[in-house]
Amino acid sequence: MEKYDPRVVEAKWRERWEKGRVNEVDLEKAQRPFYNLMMFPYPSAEGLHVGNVFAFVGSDIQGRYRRLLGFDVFEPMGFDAFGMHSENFALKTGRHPATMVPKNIERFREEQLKKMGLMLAWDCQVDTTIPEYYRWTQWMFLTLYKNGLAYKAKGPVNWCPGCQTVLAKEQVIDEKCERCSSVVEKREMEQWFFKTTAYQDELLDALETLDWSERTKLAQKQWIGKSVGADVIFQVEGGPKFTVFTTRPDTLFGATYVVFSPEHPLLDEIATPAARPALEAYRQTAQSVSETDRQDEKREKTGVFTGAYATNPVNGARVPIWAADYVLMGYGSGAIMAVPAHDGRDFAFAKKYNLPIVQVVSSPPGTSVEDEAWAGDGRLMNSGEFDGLEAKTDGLSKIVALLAGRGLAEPRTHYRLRDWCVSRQRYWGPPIPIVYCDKCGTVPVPEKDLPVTLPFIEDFKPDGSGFSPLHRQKDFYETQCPRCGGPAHRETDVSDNFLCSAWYFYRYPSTRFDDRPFDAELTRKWLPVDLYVGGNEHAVLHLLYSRWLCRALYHAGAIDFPEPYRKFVAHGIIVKDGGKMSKSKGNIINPDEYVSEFGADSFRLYLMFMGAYLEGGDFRDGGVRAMKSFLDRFVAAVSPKAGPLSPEPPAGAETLYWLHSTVKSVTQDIERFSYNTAIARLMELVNYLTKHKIRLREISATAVRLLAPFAPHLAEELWEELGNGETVFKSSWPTYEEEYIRRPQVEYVVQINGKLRDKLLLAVGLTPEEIEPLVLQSPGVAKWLEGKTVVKKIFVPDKLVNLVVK
RNA sequence: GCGAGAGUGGCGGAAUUGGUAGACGCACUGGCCUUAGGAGCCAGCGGCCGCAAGGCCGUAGGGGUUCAAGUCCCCUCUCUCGCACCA
Repeated sequence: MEKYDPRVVEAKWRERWEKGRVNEVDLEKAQRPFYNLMMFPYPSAEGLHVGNVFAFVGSDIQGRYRRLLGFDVFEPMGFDAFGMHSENFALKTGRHPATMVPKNIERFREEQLKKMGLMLAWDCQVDTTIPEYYRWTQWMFLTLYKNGLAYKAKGPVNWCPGCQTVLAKEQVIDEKCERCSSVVEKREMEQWFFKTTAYQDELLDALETLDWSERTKLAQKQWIGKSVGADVIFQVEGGPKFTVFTTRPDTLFGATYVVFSPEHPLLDEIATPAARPALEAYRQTAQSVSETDRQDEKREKTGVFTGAYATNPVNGARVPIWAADYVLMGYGSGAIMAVPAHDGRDFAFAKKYNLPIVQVVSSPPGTSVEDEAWAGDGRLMNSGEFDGLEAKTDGLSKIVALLAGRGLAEPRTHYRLRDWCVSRQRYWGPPIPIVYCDKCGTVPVPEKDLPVTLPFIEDFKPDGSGFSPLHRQKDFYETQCPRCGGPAHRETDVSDNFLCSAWYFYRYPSTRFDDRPFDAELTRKWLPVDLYVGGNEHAVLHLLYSRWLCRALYHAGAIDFPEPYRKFVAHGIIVKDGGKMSKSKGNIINPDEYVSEFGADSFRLYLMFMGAYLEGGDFRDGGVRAMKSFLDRFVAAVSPKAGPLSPEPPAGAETLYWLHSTVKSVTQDIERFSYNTAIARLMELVNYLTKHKIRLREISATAVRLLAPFAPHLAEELWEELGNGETVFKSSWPTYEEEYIRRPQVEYVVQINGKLRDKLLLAVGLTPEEIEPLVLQSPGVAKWLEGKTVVKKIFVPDKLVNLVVK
């Protein structure tokens, strides 16, 4: 069989697309805008990762499909090139990011991305490291500052000793740095923060309205971590009052002790002299433990009695006050009421230190709160006047109301979300546009003076001083106050790379404007993004930051929509031979090798065929070759060069059925990102055409357009061979007619007692009365009926007959 | 621990509302073609029994609902992901 040469075909169409500007869209004139966004990569020196290609191709298929449907599709690409991923790599390899990054970008674009057959509008490329871009990143910072959403404050922050910078909470994974995996330390430092908590409720509530992958929404919901409950005031016997936060005020009668975090400031005041030495010792160990061994989840609970007692406000009970490190200072009030009968942690602690357990919510029969805490629903008991009430509803609100009336409780909501720490003590990022003046204090750099240019410095290595390397640059550090003209110095921290990526999609349609971050009219026309495809690892990083920034810009009146993405789809992860790819295993897939041997079309096709796009897949060598051979068979079946095509429209019912049902399936499969099954349907069509030697022009024209989103180069070549216009992507998506998909005859499944016994080819639309004699006569059925009586008959129209016999 | 998702041939993976389990592909086996092939074509390919026709079993394990269960319900096990002494 003759084979096509992907090198020739793909080079030809790459050139034509570029020359004919086929991938560009007229941003002003577009009538049916569709903004198809994919998460931009950071241009690593290793080159494009197969995971990137997988993500981009799946997104590109949507873009090309929408284009064939008649949309004006804008599919831009850019490079997220500031930040520690680039900088750390440069440090490791002894290069300078300022020279390394442009080379990497060039290679990504020219050698890799352009060869993948992506429908990218390169006119609108974004590079976050050029002054024309980061000038507006700094503008974002200033806009947030002016709206009271950026502030500098001293507090405990996460310090990565490997990267020598602070990190945001979101960038600490299991106590480790997201980038270098060093164990992160807590440090008291003064840092810049963005007030993400200002919109925590909006960000949470709006999740309900978003057309996003559920798991992504869930991750954000958990991260925001809203807990509704109440603050309850306890009184230390002969001492001060203090507050505990609880989500279960209904269990207040079961609070048999209270626990303070070891860091709680009140401990010094209330601890009895006798208990002090033990308390001090415990605080010392607690501090060291929390630094080193916090990941150990099964760590046994520890604590120490303070010698003091408090009064339970609801019943006046005398309860001991303990200090224990299972209570965190950073959440709620740093103190809790312990209800061992109804909280697992309190239960474990009470058992260990022999503290009383009082059940106040009924548990299911056969369970005992002496064995295990019961956190489920039930009715109140041992709770005085509240006995019998449904605990979590009526009981809860009535107990809170009682205490609130005495000024001892108030409804309260806590969140796990923290403000976004955005300062980085590093070099490779956009300088924070702030100046400190002895006279004027903190002064934002005026907009007209932007950008604050990142100076080229030879030695950009962090020095462990806790300051950015920019701090060592006198000509950068020393400046004049923009307000009074007096001597001043610049902020030397740069901002978190996630600020660069929080707004890049506003920039794409407006890259040609030098005087504004994004053009109001184009933004109105193209945003929010219609479809965003990316990895779920950014559920609480990029996706949360960019949602937050969008809200900030919305409230500042800069844009007129509160959410940046109409639809977000999280693609799956590719593994190799059932396991993760890693350098140590030496099983990293190099996309270039496959593309140069089999062509981008085959590579795209295999990546999409491997598994469900939303779930990822398992990459096996050999798969790409199989796709090439499928494309060869495709060419043989539909190309006029492979043999004459009949110009007649397809007359046979069977052929029409295949044609139309394939169009229907492929269309529906693309809509639901089920690319593997769409490709399978195309294979079936080719198998059918080949087997029956059916060669019709109309079928070829349809099949080529169905293939186009997946294998664009070859589709163009075949479209041209079929004598059509300049590009298949200016044609249209094939349509189907249901009437051809309905077949005149269907294969009935005949079951006896639910077991398959025969299959009968029958005309569609028969009634049960018409079918019954046919079924009873069929030899496959008759033998099962001998000596039996039919007691029940099930008819599923055009599908199945089930006879229940005895 | 809490939450979410998943478990189907030798392998990757398919199966609208419960209605033919294993589509499509890989690997493998046999045959054809070829000087040769990491090429192409034809056929087979869940397990067990059988020459065959056919039969029995089979979607992690156990129970249930139903004429009918991969699909719905309950229990158990395993894996992946997210959060994690968050009160």
